[in-house]
Amino acid sequence: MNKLVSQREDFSAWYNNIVLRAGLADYAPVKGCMVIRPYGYGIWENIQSILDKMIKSVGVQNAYFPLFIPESFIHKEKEHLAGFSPELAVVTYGGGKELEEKLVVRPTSETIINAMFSKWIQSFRDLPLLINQWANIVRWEMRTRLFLRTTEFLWQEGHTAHSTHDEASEMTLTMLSIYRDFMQNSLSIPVICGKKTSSQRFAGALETYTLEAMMGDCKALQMGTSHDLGQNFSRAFDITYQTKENKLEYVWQTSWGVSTRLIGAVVMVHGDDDGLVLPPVIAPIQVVIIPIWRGDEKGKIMEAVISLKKRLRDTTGASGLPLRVYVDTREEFTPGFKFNDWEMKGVPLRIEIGPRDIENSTVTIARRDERTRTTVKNSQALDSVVKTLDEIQGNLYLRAKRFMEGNTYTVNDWNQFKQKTGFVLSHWCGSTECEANIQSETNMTIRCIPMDGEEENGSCILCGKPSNRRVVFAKAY
RNA sequence: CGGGGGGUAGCGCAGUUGGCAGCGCGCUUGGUUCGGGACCAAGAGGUCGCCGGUUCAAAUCCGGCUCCCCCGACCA
Repeated sequence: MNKLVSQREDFSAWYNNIVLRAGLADYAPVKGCMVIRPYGYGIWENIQSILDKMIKSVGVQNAYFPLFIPESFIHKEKEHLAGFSPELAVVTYGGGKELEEKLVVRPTSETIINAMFSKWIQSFRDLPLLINQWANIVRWEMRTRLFLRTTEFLWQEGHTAHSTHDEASEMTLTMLSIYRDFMQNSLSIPVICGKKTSSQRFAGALETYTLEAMMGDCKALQMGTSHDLGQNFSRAFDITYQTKENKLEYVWQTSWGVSTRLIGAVVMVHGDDDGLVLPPVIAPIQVVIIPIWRGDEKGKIMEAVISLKKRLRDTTGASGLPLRVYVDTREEFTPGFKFNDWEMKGVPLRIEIGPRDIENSTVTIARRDERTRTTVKNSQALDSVVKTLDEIQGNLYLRAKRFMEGNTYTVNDWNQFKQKTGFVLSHWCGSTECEANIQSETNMTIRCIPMDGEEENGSCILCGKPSNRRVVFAKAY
């Protein structure tokens, strides 16, 4: 096995290398498509199970809607159509015959879900209607990148309908904060929440909220979005309800989603030159045990290994779930090879049990995040593992936060602005024209208008017109 | 769509003035090893991306096609 290309040398080659070598994914025979391999899919399953509970905790129910959408549905909301038509895949043949109406492979499901909502919603008693689906979607992208942008990807999309705009807005923000909680606590990735500018809003939304994170190369990645759709879709799909006063009103709606892109983010935020580094909460394997023996010691050592494995599996981690433990019994590899192999795969903790450990009733525990190794008494192994996993989870977050903050700059001068790499906090007058000019000159886009930013009088970094708030600029994926 | 790189064993690559298809890793079998990427021995594995041309002879020269990757414009 060769070393990885280093992050500093070529970040994008490093990223591809890790995704392939850690066994997260592989290129599929179809251009722009990928296969998510079991190890990568295991991460997604962990993401799903945590997020699914969080989504349900606010009363949202899961359902499943069709992959195919009648083409006419996409045409009903004109902003939506304009936004998505360049990237639609369209089915024109079925069963050997040309279809009477073409079917669009869903790029997102607003239209087909709302067609159903209009059927299901009649009275204020039917509201709020809170639906989520886990699905695959297809967007015909010009350029693709494993996990970050592929033609087909997996995601979760929530769609809700409410009787008032206030309630819908609140839902939008509730989901935003659920996402933030999940990203920070489960993925150990700090995010900046804010509104998108009008030019970057979801096609058909009144307001788009986003969560932006900084990757290891200081570029920004949009981690998820939550949209306040207002009544744009309910008018297009005629979703009305009768109020208590017997009046007919259009519903107010939201939609929100995160995708398998999050896996790419985990790679780019936590990974290093030795491979992947996974936050314990989402790691498919949290602890790998590597037995080490010479000659005839195998029996004794395996006995200790199996017993430790059992004890660990009976232990619950911070998540309240049993620890995910794997014993690497492969005999064709030396321990040294296995150390490197599991480091590539980002397993948070490695436990070595060899003759020395047996002799002293100890186990050796190595942390993936800080590359440190300690020896603890076998009797304390459980406590130590649980505690250390928890520490790793927190440490990864703090490390990422420090990195983000260290590469965030408050800039008031255009010349300085042009030289910065990272997140740049500057004033912006609010015009789409300035936004576009800044992008064409610097390649930086407005990632968001941060929500927790304070009001502050200043002048637009480009045109000098007054502004009362700083926005986040960055180069983005 | 523009620019760049590439397609030769599972992976990474070499292949000179055209002349038997190679190397490293991996894989298989047997043995010795095992606390940071072990070693020895014996093996298996190829339509050199595709089509055509030049030639006694093409991975190599010429023409055409195709697919993939990377960088930019579009986007979760």
